[in-house]
Amino acid sequence: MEQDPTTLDQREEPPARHRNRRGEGPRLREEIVRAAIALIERGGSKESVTLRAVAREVGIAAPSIYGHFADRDAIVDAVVAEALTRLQQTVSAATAAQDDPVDSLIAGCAAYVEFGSRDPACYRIVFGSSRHRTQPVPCERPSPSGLDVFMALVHSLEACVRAGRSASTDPFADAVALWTALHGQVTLRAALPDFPWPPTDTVTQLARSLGRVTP
Amino acid sequence: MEQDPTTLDQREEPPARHRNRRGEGPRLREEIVRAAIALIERGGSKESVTLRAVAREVGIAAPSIYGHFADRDAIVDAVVAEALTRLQQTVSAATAAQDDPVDSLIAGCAAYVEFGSRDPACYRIVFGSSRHRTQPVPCERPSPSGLDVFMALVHSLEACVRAGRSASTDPFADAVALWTALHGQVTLRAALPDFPWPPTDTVTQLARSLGRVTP
DNA sequence: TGTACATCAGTGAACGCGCGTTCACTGATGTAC
DNA sequence: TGTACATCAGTGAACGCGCGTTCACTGATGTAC
Repeated sequence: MEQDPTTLDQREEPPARHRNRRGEGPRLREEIVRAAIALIERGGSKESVTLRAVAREVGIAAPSIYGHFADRDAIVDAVVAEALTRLQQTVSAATAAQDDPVDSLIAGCAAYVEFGSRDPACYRIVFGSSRHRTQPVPCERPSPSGLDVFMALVHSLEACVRAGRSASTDPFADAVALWTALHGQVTLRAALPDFPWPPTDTVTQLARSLGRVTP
Repeated sequence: MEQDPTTLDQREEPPARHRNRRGEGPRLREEIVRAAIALIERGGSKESVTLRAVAREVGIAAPSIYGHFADRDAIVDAVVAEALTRLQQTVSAATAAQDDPVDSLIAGCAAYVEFGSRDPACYRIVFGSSRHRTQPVPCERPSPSGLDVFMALVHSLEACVRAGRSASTDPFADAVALWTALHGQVTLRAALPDFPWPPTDTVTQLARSLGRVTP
C-alpha cells in the first residue's frame, strides 16, 4: 500500500475551487448534487455517496455540506429527484419528436431503455430498491415521480388505441406489462453484461407485442 | 440513547450456542451462510452483511469467521451461490410437476416470479447489480449460474415449440424477452410496492404473449 | 471616499462509532502409547 | 486404564480506517453611515 508521493501531491493539488460570492452560496448545492451523481456513476451504487466522498469530489470541507443538506440521505434524495427529472425530459423529448403515435410509443420506450443503459447506476438509484421514504421530503418545486414517467407511457399507448393502431382494451395494464419489461431490459442487461444478449431492437418488439400494436 | 439494562441483558443473554464437536467445525460455515441470508432478508441489501453483524447473528466472535471464509466478500459469494441453488430447485420442481409443456412453462415462470417476490433482497443479491467477479471463486461443487436457470427456460420454451404449442422461431431470443420481463416484474414490484399493480396473473399473460403460445 | 459592522460561505479539529482484519491465545477433545 | 500430547474450534484485545456529525471559528464581502 505504498503511495508515490508525487502522485499523492498531484491528487491533492488545490482543487481549483473559488468560494462562491456573496448571495451565490446556493450554487454549492448544485455542485454537491452533481458530485453525488458522478460518484454514483463511478461507484455503481448509492453506497458510494458518503458525505466525505462528496465533499472531496466538490473540493470542500465535509461540514460545508450541512449548509445545504440536512444529512446524507437528503443528498441521495436530491439525486433521485434530479435523475427522475432527467429521465422524464429525455423520454418526453423522444416521444414529442414523432408524429405517428406508434412511432412515438416506440421512441419513448427506446429512450427509456437507452437512458437506463447509458447510466445504470443512476437509473438504479431511482427504481432500484424501495429506498422511497414513507414521508415525502418537502421540496420547493415538486419533482416528477416515477408515476409521472409511467403515466406518460399510458397516455402514449392510449393515443395508439385512439388512432386504431393498438388492440389494447386495458391500456393501463398493458402499459404496466410494457414498463416492467423495459425495466427488466435495463436492469438485467446491466447486471449481466457478459450474457449473450440479442441486439437491442428487442425494445421495438416488446413495445409492439406488449402494446398489442396491430400489424 | 438510554438503554434499559434489563432489555440489554435480555438481548445479550448467552446465545445458546454450543461449540461444535471435533470434526464438526465445518457446520459453522453453514450457520454463517444462513445468518448472512437472514441479515439480507431483514436488511434489504447485501450491505447488511458485515463480518461483525454475521458473527453477532451466529453468536460467535468475529475472527471465528476467518476459519471458514477468506474475507467478507467470500461470505456474500457463498450466499449468492446458495440463493441460486434455491432458485433453480424451486423453478425446476415447478416445471417438473406439469406434464403439458405450456403448463410447465407457465408454472416455471410463476415459480420464478414468486421466488423473487417472496424474498426480494435474496433475489436482488443474485441479479441485482453486476457484483459478479471477473474471476470465479474456486468451489468444490460448482454451483448453478444464472445462465443455468435461464437455459431451463429456453428448453421449456423449445418443448412448447416441439409440441406445436408455440409459434416461436427463435426460442432463445424469445426466452430472453420473457426472462427480462419476469425479472422486471420481480424487481419493479419490489421497488415500488405502493404502485397500483394489476393482479399477478400478468405472469401467465407474459408467458403466453412473449412465448408466442398459440391460442 | 472611508470605515465600522453584519452577514455570508466555508473551515479545522474533534467526537464516537462500526467496520475488516491481525495476533497470540485458550480450553476442550480425541488419539497414541 | 492412564496420561501426555496434538489438534481442533473458537476467543479477546487491539490496530487503523472512514464514516456522520458537532462545534467554535475565520476571513472575505457587501452595506450603512
